Amino acid sequence: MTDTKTKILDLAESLTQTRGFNGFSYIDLANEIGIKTASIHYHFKLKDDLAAALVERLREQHALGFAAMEAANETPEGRLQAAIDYFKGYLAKEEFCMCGMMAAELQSVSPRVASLVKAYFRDFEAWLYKQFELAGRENADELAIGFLSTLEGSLLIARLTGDADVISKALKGYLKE
Amino acid sequence: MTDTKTKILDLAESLTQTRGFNGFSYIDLANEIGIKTASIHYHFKLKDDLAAALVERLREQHALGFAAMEAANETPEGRLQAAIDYFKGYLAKEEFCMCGMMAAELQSVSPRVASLVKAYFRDFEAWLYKQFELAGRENADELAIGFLSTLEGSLLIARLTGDADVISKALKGYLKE
DNA sequence: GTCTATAGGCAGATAGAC
DNA sequence: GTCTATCTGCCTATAGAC
Repeated sequence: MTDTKTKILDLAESLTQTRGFNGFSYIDLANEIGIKTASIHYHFKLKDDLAAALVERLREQHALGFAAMEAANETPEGRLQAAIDYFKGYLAKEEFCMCGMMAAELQSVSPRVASLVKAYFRDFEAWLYKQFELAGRENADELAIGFLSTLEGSLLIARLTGDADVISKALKGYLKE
Repeated sequence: MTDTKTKILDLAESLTQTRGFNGFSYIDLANEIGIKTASIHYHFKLKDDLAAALVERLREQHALGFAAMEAANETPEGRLQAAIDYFKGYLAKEEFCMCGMMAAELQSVSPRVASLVKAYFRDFEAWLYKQFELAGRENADELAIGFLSTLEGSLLIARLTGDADVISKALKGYLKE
């Protein structure tokens, strides 16, 4: 049995990915989980606290996920492909990247949350840089920025029609030299 | 003197690009323009009507813009660079692409608006395809999808820190064969 | 930790006067 | 076209009982 706090985070994350952080309310969470809004305020006093907790949790999950990808895939190319597959998992649920969503809504989130979103992308880019460097590719920094941008952008476009090939096609050039 | 309807559209477009379509209200528009919310309802009965008008107007402006880019730039490469510069103009105002924003918030807009957003991206991709084809590049479809995805994604990432080099670096590979 | 009850404000939207 | 006035509902958030 997952506890209430986790249920709230899971549902809020999914709703942020589909509708945006401004696209759902505590009532949406409460009704779906089967509790009252006051109970959600007990766990996250302000909605901004919920936003911060969401980004911090995802950042921690990614840190673990990066390590797991390195354990499961012997080559940098295999790890990059694993990252692509991870994003295709979002598409299958018609979800965007949660931090990409918050990056889009940047001016409507608090400075504290904006700062956490920036940290998320710094981590992600650093990990990508490491993979391109391990792969012996020149201009690893440009490749990391390009890969990250294309990953986010192609998920955004792919979700319009649900076509996963958009992601594959957009990122094709990064997987073979 | 620009008329009220145009002022509403201009401001709503800018607010959508910074905060998202769910991140502002008729009060925000009314206060800034110096009218009352009832007057905005006269021009756009429902907020959804405003969303539809915003996307339709941008699509028309792009159709004109594409033609203008072809007139002003002799080579396809020059036109692609003009498209990049256009997006860097958004960055300078800390704005995201309006249709990119609505694509992110996809599940919170009406089917009618979602359909218009899809049309916007179809047009954009078709124009990019044409440029890559004119440039004699192989796999023009993959290049068009990749360029569009990277353009959107790099603007999203660049806006986090305000660094225009992110856009240049991410798209570098598309401008030289 | 969850509830009932409620405050106080803001949202989208409408009716009818000017 | 723009206004005043208003409706209804939803939103975030809090106080206090269980």
